[in-house]
Amino acid sequence: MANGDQVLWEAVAASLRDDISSERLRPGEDIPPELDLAKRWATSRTTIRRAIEALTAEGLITEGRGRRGRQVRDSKPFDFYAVQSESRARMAERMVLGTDAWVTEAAKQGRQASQNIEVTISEAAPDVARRLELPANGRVVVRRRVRFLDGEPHDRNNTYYPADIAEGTRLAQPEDIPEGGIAYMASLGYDQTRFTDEVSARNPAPDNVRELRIPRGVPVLIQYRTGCTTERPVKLTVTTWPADRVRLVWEWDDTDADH
Amino acid sequence: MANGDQVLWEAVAASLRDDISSERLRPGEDIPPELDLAKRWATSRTTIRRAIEALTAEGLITEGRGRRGRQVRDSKPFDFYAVQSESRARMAERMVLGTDAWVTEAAKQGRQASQNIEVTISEAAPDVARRLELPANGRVVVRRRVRFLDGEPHDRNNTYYPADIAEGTRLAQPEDIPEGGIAYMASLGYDQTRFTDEVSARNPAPDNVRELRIPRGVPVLIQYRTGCTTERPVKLTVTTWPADRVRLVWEWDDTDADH
DNA sequence: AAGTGGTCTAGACCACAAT
DNA sequence: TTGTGGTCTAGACCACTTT
Repeated sequence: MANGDQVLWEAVAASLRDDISSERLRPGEDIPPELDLAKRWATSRTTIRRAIEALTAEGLITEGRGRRGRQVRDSKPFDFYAVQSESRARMAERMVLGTDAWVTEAAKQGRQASQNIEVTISEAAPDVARRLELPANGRVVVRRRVRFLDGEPHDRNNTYYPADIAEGTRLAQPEDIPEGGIAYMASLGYDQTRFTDEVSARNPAPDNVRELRIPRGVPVLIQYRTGCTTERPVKLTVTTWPADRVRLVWEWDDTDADH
Repeated sequence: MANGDQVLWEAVAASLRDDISSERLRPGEDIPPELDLAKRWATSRTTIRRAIEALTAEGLITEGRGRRGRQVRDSKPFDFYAVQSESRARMAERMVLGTDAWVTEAAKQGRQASQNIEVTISEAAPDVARRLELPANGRVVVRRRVRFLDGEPHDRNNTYYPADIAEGTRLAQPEDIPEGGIAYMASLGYDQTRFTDEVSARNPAPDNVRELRIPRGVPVLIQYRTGCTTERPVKLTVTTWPADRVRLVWEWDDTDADH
């Protein structure tokens, strides 16, 4: 298994990785203590830790504090499908139900959802200004939410509206918009018909780690969704999900239209 | 900036992170040598390295070998848009041009593309079998590609076809399919009209690191695209991109149809 | 040749969680 | 109380890249 030109910590990591993938170490089972591994490999604890940190970064094993130690991470299948394709049928459904879009989707998957909303007015950061086609230092209404599933933090969801559109409307109030932002904006005369999703990933900054309780080695998925009328972009939603608790899903039919 | 309860390496990391975000250290600029930082913080090189590794994992700074040292990573805007929505107009365009879909899209963005194709027939892994709705151990034709942009590895792209569909066709031959897989399959009588994209992210396994030359701290984006006729799933494409060289983009109009 | 980061050692002390 | 991982030290040698 170990190549000749592999450094020691890589060889240790490869060996443990092999134990895990072959299920000699099963999900939930304890990783041997660092000092045991150091003895077995006739090396220092530092080298063992280097290997273990690599496996943690790959998401294969948990962090371990106190006497509990580390375990093979239970690679539960992703537990939430964030369906991204927004259809008029879905929107209509929500308007009847009168609940927030996020809560509706969670309920459909048998999960209990909640969220904190905080509304501010501020200058648009460069990435926001560019997507909303605002001048530098243009003002935006920001709805900042941390969303929870079954009491656990799940994602951060910030929505930005150009101030000239949102100021003085319910978008600038820190209350839920039961019919959904899209329907409400349509009632204000801004009918979003064109959407762009941009998705990227990176390892999280410490702020994200704290706020969303992200384990070491778990990257975040970031989505920028821009909603446009036929005239201009009117809404930008930036969502940050820890990658261990979500899978993003888009579905579409190509039978009748170009996309 | 530094909290009282922050451990030392976190304080060092926070300080450097602040230097970078405030552009006291600009993209491309050198990070001070580890021994300089150790002296400045009156700590050991090991602690400095711990901080620097954290920033590397966040994708903020490069790895550095030899006398060159480390630099602030040039966070050039992502250099490739993976246009995900396949329109009939685009397909038609490709059939005229007679080039592979990947090569066409890259050329449009001013990049030079190439790829290696390797075709095998094998048993479907569980994740493949589930999405293609095949029985366990069902057989699939696999087209495995590593795709390159301007000579650099860009992504891995594996396409799986149920063997009963693909065996004996050009899909099982290791040649390009200039008109694109979708058009060719349509000519075989499999008209894909429904698509599902699932996107997730994780930190890469060592295989990915080697094959795609992924720098430390860069996660991978993984897309499962399932193509279905009105009857059944007929194609699964699994693409793995290092997250530092791609942004996935979906665009759609909601004027005329449900998606 | 010189200076950088990459690997590694053999210790130390502490915080935490299970027993 | 005990064993675990988390942090940290003060060195060492090597590989690599630029000068």
